[in-house]
Amino acid sequence: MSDVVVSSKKKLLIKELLQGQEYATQLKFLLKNHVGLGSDGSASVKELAANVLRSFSQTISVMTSDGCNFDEVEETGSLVFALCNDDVKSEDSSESKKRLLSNTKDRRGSYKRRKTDETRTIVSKTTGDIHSWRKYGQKEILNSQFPRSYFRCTRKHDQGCRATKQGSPIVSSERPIVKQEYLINDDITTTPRSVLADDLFDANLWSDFKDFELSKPDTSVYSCSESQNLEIGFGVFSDFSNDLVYFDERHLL
DNA sequence: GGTATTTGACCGCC
DNA sequence: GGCGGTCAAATACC
Repeated sequence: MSDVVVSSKKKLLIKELLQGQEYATQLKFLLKNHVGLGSDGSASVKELAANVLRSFSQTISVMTSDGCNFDEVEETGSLVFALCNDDVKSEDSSESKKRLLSNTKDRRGSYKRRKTDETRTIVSKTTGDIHSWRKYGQKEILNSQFPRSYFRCTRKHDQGCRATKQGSPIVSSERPIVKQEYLINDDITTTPRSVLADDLFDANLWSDFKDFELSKPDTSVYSCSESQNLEIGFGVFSDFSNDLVYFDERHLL
């Protein structure tokens, strides 16, 4: 595929996604304020929801028009193409399973790492806190759709950083609804408080966590005990069950 | 060569 | 014994 075509497709995809994001934001605002009649000239809930659906349908249509070209993934590194890249990963994963089935010996380390650094960017880039994270394990969790990844501070040994965190490195378009924060001091334990993710997203403290959190749909748990005298833990949960909004196209069109 | 990732093995808890 | 968390060997990447 030529660079020109790839570039125009990419622009179209980004445009559609940005538009969809904008519609979703407006829709969220309308839902939050129970406004939806559009009498003031603004788009109605129905219209916005239909626009959101149209944007994503358009995006999917472009993406599937001639399949996912893996070369595009490496060139762009965009989220949309990263979704295609996950297909590559799953292929690798199935390949790994095949290898495992064909050889019962210890096959640790026998893998093909993805050429792009999508995964590395997500899991080990230095975060807003002072830590950079290194993945040390991944596990299929029972009754969970996604595997859980385990991360720890890269300076675990040389600087005594014992921080760890968990999460599933699966791309999700949704954002977490509720976070719970735990603060544990020597003899002071605060009650977990629930806050809207939006409130936290503005804080620098959570800026990088947001990037990580957006990347997986189920559960993340951060824990940190770097100091002998102070122990701080973060428990973070993405739970859509309390705030699910269903869209049924039949009711919108 | 150093560092990061993958993944089967191992271990502790319930 | 099952499950989740961690270890560590093998390998990829820079």
